Amino acid sequence: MDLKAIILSIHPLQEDDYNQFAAIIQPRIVAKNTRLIEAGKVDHRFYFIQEGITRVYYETAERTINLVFPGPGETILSLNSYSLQSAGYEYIETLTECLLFEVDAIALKKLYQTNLDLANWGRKLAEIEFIKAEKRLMNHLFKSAQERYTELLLKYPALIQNIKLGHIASYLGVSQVTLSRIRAVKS
Amino acid sequence: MDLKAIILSIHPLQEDDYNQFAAIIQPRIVAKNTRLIEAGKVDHRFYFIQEGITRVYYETAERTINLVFPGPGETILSLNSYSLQSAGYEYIETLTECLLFEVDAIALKKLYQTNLDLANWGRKLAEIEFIKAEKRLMNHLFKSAQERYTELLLKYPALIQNIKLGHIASYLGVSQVTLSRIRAVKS
DNA sequence: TTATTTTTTTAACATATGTAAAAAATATTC
DNA sequence: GAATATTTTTTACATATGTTAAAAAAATAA
Repeated sequence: MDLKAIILSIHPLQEDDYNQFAAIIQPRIVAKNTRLIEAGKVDHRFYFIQEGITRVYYETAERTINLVFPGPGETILSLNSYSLQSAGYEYIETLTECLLFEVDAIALKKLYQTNLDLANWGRKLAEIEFIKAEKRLMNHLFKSAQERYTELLLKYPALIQNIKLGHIASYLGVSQVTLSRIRAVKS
Repeated sequence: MDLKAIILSIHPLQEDDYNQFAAIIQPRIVAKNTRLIEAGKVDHRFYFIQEGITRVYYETAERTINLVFPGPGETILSLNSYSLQSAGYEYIETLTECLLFEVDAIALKKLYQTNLDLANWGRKLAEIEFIKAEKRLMNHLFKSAQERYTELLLKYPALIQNIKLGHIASYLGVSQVTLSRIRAVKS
């Protein structure tokens, strides 16, 4: 999935509009375990993932919680930074080496002010991300850790090879001990 | 908080743009316990609340979960309906008599296609709602039922007078028995 | 006021999950 | 390949929360 396909999958754009957009985007190769977004800081960039797996997580004094593991074709952005230019809540880091497209959010916002199609693209992006957030919330509310584990394996069979079980336990919202118990039953 | 204040609080608009928007909005008085949005259905309306309290909830075979209790100044919309024109997940109903402003989402989408300021308003709306959804999720992930109960009382002291404890327990994600135990300790 | 219904609290018990610590398995380094 | 470090599983125990049912309290109706 190349840059154009990712962008147009969110909302169709005219050739000219796409080119304006592409002009403020840079490809980047990022090593494993690199932090892309830092909680408590304002960041003027966001990313599209071409290749690789990342994790979005929150951190408190007591514990850290993995929220989601975005992969190819998905968008990485801290909405607080992006929309409000205020400090974000989440950390985002790579779990594998990643090929990313880095978007200059400030330049994009300028485009929103003059370009109708891009303004609607931006609207669509926020709506899609909202729907994803809603789905995540519903997953948490309705599904047991067991179900969510099974679904995770189905969606990212590679994930379990690459990352520590503690990460997955944190995503499921249970202790690692409980995750081990879940896995013991399954086999 | 009148209609104009609510709309402009999301994103500033020129007088002319605001008037175009206001033309597709109708005030409505809605009785207590009226269902506004139905899960599984596509709805082409959404609402701003001038007065009153509502609840947004999900329902499964096993149980129902209250997600949030929007009140004055807040927006009621099912993102799936609004953005994707697909069936929504949530039910929304009034808990008290409400004064609402009903927006014709189809007409609004047409405006988005031609009016740059409104397109940016729509972008801002989605971004704000996203941030709210993220906060709700974080509340669920980080805070205990106890804390969330205390905060709820602080934010909506009236709520507890008006609605059944079962609703609040469902919002907190605990059984009503547990909520009773929480309340017993507090006093 | 009394009676009836609804809502909330309490009690008793079962169970799932967390914590802490040790054992086992796996991966890494020299 | 042996030694070390890391990760995962298992065990033992404590505790919080759910379920079911009964009691108490509050609200509504007669």
